[in-house]
Amino acid sequence: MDTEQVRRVRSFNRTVSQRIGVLKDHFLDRNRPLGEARLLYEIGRAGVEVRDLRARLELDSGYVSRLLRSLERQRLVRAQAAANDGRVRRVRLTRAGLREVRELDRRANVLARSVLAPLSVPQRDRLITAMAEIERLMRASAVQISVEAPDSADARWCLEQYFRELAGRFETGFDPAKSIPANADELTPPAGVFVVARLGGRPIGCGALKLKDRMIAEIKRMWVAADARGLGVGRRILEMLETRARDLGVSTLRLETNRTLEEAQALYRSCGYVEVEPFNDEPYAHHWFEKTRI
Amino acid sequence: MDTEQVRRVRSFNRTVSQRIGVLKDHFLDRNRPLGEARLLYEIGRAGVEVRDLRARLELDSGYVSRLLRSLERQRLVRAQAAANDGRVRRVRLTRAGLREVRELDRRANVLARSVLAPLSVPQRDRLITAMAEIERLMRASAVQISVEAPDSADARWCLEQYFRELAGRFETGFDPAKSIPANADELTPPAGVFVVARLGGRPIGCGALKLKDRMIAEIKRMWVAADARGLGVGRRILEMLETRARDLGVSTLRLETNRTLEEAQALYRSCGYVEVEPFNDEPYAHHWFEKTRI
DNA sequence: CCGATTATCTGACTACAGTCAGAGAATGGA
DNA sequence: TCCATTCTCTGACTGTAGTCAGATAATCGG
Repeated sequence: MDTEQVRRVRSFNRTVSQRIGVLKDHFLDRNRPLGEARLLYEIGRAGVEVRDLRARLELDSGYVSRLLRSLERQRLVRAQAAANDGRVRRVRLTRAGLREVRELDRRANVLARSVLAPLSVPQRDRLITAMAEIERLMRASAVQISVEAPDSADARWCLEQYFRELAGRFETGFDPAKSIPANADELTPPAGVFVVARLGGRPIGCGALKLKDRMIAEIKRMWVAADARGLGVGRRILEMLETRARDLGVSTLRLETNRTLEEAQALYRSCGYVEVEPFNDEPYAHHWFEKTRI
Repeated sequence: MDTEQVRRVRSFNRTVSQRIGVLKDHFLDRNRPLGEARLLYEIGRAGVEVRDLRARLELDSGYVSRLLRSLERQRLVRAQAAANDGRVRRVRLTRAGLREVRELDRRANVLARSVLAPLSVPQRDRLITAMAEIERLMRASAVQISVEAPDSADARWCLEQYFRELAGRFETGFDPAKSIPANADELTPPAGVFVVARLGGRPIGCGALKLKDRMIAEIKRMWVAADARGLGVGRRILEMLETRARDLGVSTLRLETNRTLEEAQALYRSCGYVEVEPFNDEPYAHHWFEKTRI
């Protein structure tokens, strides 16, 4: 990674946080502590339970309690016990609180507009395009991939989504019972590996390795959530699995796939997998791939 | 300005400040107050006078004093009276202070690297390109243009740069005495208008309007600093002058320019100015432009 | 029904980031 | 020379953003 790129990222961080910071000080909060404003925003028009508030903002319970007391004194929120559980308290915005949130919203808009206003129309278009690109790539960069037990809650959730996706996309539907199995044991070390990709703690993809013998392993369960595609997550999962395979001394990777999964095939090809004769009788497969000397 | 663009800017601000913020907390300061770290950074290897430090960071003198005392106690900086003025104190980093600054630097690099690391090579390139674009456009958006007296310090500095530039670019050099004059009176309301463009307080461009009669005015002294070109500053100065002219009831704008100032001519043409027969005998001019119905 | 757990609240505390009012020493200009 | 100004420092203060240790009440599980 070249130092010029590192320099650019640092410069970007500096410029952007400074510029946003300056504008924020100018337009936003003013004479409301940031903590209170954040709470107001998070409460929203529907109201929330205090414990949710705490969890979402990751704040100390005592601190939240005090902030809510302050907001209550200002008549911006009202708290009452939840209907079904007497320990839980629900807070909701009063009419004045709603007004306050709208005002904060308005100011955030003014702030955003003040960035756009001095620019010409084509400059604005370019700015928006670049901002969208940065957001996408920052999301991509925030994706974390880790080895995990295939029967963990998140892993099972991913597999469920995966099967659902296959059922929706295969022309014939998909029944796991008819497919070659890959159960939890087979995807757990030393028999195999299961990895989960996460974005902001939420699982968004998975993949697995199933060792066939000491030299050959199969790639299984490759899945990326629809709203996380185009971020290179699939490629990173595949690379992670290849690294693991290499560590295990495996030299050949194989996989089979259905003809409707075209983007997957494109990924495999671009990662150096070549189509080979069928090496198993998976009923849902149309294409078999192999990569040697990984 | 469409609301979708406003939404995008807000989303960008949120994503970026959150992502940078999280990383910052993770890598940087840790157990050094931000204020002290900023000071250390600003002192740099050469050392500075305390009053400069105060001015640059815009901090209260008492506050800076206390921060410096704290840094001295930690043996990171040393202060001593300036050689020429006994009131002024100079601070410089000790060896340990220098080490600390280098450590902060290293961590900022790690932070930047952690953004790049998970990305593929083409993704990195796209990120860097988009970051450069955002920085440029944010700089463009931070440019402020204001009407000002043509004999203010900044205005005179701009004019000096302007003349220097002309002298360097014209094939014949440039002697203001031989050119048609536009002195301070003529560029001050009600006879004319002078505007200065600034970026972060620093003047980076200027332009003027000189009224000829009630219907006609001339554009003069259009200049943009070399390091601020390509940000659309020239266009904004021109638009500002046109707005002023309109307010004064002027309907025709004229200007003359030298053949070597090609980018200026392109600007004038793209803003609706058309080339006309010479309307004066400016010795340095090769092209005369006019815009009617402004 | 009892003991553990959960959700909230209160009180006491800390660190950070400043602001404000003056004091004291050095300097510069009339 | 003297008076105003500049520069730095100290003391006293504020507001924000938390943290931590319990106390209390409601609920859950056996």
